[in-house]
Amino acid sequence: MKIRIALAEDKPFLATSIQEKLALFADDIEFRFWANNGKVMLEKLAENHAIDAILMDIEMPEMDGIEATAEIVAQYPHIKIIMLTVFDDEQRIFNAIQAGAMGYLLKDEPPQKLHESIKMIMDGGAPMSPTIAAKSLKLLRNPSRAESETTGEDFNLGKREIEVLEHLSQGLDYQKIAENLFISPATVRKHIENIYRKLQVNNKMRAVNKAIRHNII
Amino acid sequence: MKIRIALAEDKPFLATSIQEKLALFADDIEFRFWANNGKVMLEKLAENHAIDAILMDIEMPEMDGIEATAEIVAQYPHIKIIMLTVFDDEQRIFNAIQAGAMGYLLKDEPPQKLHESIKMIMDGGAPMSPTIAAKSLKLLRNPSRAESETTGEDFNLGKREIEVLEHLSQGLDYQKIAENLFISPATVRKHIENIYRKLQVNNKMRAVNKAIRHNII
DNA sequence: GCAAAAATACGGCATCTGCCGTATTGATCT
DNA sequence: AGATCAATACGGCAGATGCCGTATTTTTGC
Repeated sequence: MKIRIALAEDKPFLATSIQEKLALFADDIEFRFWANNGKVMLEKLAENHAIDAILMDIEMPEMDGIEATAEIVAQYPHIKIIMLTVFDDEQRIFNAIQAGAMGYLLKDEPPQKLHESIKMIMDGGAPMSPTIAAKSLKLLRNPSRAESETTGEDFNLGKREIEVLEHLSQGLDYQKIAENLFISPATVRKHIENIYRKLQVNNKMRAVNKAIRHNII
Repeated sequence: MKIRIALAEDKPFLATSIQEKLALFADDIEFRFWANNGKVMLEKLAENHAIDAILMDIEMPEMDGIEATAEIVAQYPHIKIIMLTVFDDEQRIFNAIQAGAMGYLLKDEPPQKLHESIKMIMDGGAPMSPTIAAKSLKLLRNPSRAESETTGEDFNLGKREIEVLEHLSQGLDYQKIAENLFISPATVRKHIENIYRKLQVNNKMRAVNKAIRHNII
């Protein structure tokens, strides 16, 4: 039996592009219909809910993908939903998961990945782009962050500075951090000075707190 | 630069099998060493922590993969850890994630998947077998299930000690904490000494981390 | 009421941390 | 080719922290 797919996506160009990707796997996948927002999707499902999975854009007019997902899961729990998005912020991921989406892909996934993901979700799995999987683990480690509004400021911290912050957050002293990163303790201290200036704090605890609140670490 | 991998696995047969899988990708991957339990892994890391990622079995004698992961993350936050297991129960997944593992694979993954997963984790992603990804989403939806095995211990901290911890977590120095609690800085220091002894840590950051993980603050 | 526990307080010392200045190297971007 | 930035590294100094001992007062539990 082929997997019956519907698509919710407001931008016609992207909708077409996704349909073309799916058409490459016509042996497995049967594309059923397309809706240009969540409301239309619900209307179409009311006529015909013989659908196995929905690819759902998050950003849509009228009714966005998260609201639509919550409603579809409530009305048609047998339908699996894969969110598609260009954004991967934690708040959105968390909301989508809460709403009941079982997969979360970035829009630029190659056709092969899309195909794998659809088979995976029908098999009870949870397809996620790697960066999204990492963020959902982060949420699972610290559920309190799911509530807080994340500002997303990045403070222009360098790659090395972020590594130092991660080590700081584990309570390591400068000597240990230096050993782990294979640099001199003097350099660690300099990195930390720079971090303090950029984050506008003056000790380790505050630097780590601020970094956590702003999703830097 | 090749990715330097270490392996913790108690069954010699499986350890050999995994090394053979890794050897297929010698262009990317440099296998460094193997430890037959978590304790040995920590000893080997103490000698040589120039390792990028560790493949960690969960079930091992002496020290299991979850304890070892928690300790490695505390001491060497730069090392990425992928858990390997035959079991996929939610409690184990949750504990591994809490401990700081960034990937979670079933042991029968084909060589190609293992290779992809290692590259993925070094790229900041979170490789997970599909069924495991699905279970972690389930955990994220139902925070109630997410009962870490480490919660509940109260360490016999006094009311005042907990107040001091809360102030510590805000990055205040001893002088400010003393002013806020209307006591002498000397007393704040003594409280902190007692906190360190009870939590078995030796600095502010670790005390606060442990207090947060155990729901004390 | 009495013993135990918690909270309060001080002094000393070695080490760690925060903050300042300076400097070199390699990468990146015109 | 020159400018800019990130990462590396050193030295000095004042103040903060971690760790030890000791001691008194207050609260709590029986």
